[in-house]
Amino acid sequence: MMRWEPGARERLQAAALELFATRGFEQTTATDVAQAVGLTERTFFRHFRDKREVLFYGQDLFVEAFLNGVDAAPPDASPLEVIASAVHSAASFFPDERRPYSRMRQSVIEKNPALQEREQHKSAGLATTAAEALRSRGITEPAATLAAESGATVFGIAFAQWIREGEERSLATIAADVLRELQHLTTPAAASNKLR
Amino acid sequence: MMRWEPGARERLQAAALELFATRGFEQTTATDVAQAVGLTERTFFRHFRDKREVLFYGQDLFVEAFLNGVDAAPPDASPLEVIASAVHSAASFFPDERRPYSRMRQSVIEKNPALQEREQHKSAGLATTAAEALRSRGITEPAATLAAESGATVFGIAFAQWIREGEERSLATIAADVLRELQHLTTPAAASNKLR
DNA sequence: CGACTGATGTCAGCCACAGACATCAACCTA
DNA sequence: TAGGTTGATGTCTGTGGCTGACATCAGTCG
Repeated sequence: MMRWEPGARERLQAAALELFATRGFEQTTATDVAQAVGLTERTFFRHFRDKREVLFYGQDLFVEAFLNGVDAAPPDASPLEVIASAVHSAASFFPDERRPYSRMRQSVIEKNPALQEREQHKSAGLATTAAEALRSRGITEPAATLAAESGATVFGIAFAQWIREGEERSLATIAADVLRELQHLTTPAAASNKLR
Repeated sequence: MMRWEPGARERLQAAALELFATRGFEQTTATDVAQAVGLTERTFFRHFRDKREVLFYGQDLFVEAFLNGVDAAPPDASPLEVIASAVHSAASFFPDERRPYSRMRQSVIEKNPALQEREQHKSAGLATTAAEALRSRGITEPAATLAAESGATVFGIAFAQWIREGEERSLATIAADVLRELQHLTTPAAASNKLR
């Protein structure tokens, strides 16, 4: 007989999402979450650096997928082609089954500025490490940071669309469309009918 | 004879920057900052939503400058031209005299993740309002968000370079260079010597 | 002259979070 | 198999961020 149930971290994450969704983030104390799964506040903070982190723990896998996409690009690929590969790889980390969960999670985050800060911080961290990966491929600054940041932006826009009620396309499909828009952004004259 | 000295907010901001720079952000309590200028902790929190905000209060003017740049662009400008105008306008908000102050402030922020989160949140907020301004100019999604986010990124990269030790060029000059790099990003084939 | 306003102080309290130490089942080792 | 070790947890206690309620008092205005 074990002294404690296994999977404490996962149980805490599930309980936290549910409580945050019903009562709201600020109206839920860390003690509430811990007690909901038969643990104490102290144990909660042993698993998560702070109260917000319970919603973000585990993103390393997503970042890893993004970086794998960077490495998967052919060695002579342009910066934009590399981030295309990275965005595509990252997108496959969110299969359609995850959509309902992602929607719920995002609706919690949207309602709280403190959680938005954490999310933006994670996104910025992704861009930073992606820029480093691009640099190690020989891409120089500021192109590396520019490309990495654009990749994070493209993914963010695509993800927001993927989450939208009624959207049925896969994340990878949407992301590819957004990427195309980015390419058009800097070359609008060729697609436009007016000349300057 | 007045009961209290005027300019409480500004005095708090100055004292906070100094204390954060010497002792560190976490090692400085809100009470420390308040007492340094002869006020109480309660008064500190009446002027600033939270302890971090003392370093960010007043950015509205910067955001305003950015948006003025958006409005200043000719009505038939492309999204990229609009953000070029915005970035240029925002850059003029940081004349060279402000460089030492900005360096000090940024070195404090760099050393603390919580402060970085707040900074990224502000940057994201800027991109969001800029995207709205672009939309009201008739630019559709996702181009509006893409362009706004790119503008924020360009400014961020330029600002980081402007702050660097030894850098002498003006922020506007650097920003213009970074913007050029962004344009090259999505059209590398034309500038490169290899064809694909 | 008295009501009013606005920035501040005082007091009390909640909660996020952390250090120090105890507990106890599972495991390991002689 | 006795006894030490490990690792996740609980208990206790304290600090600091932040807030609501109320008091104070200089200057202002009617």
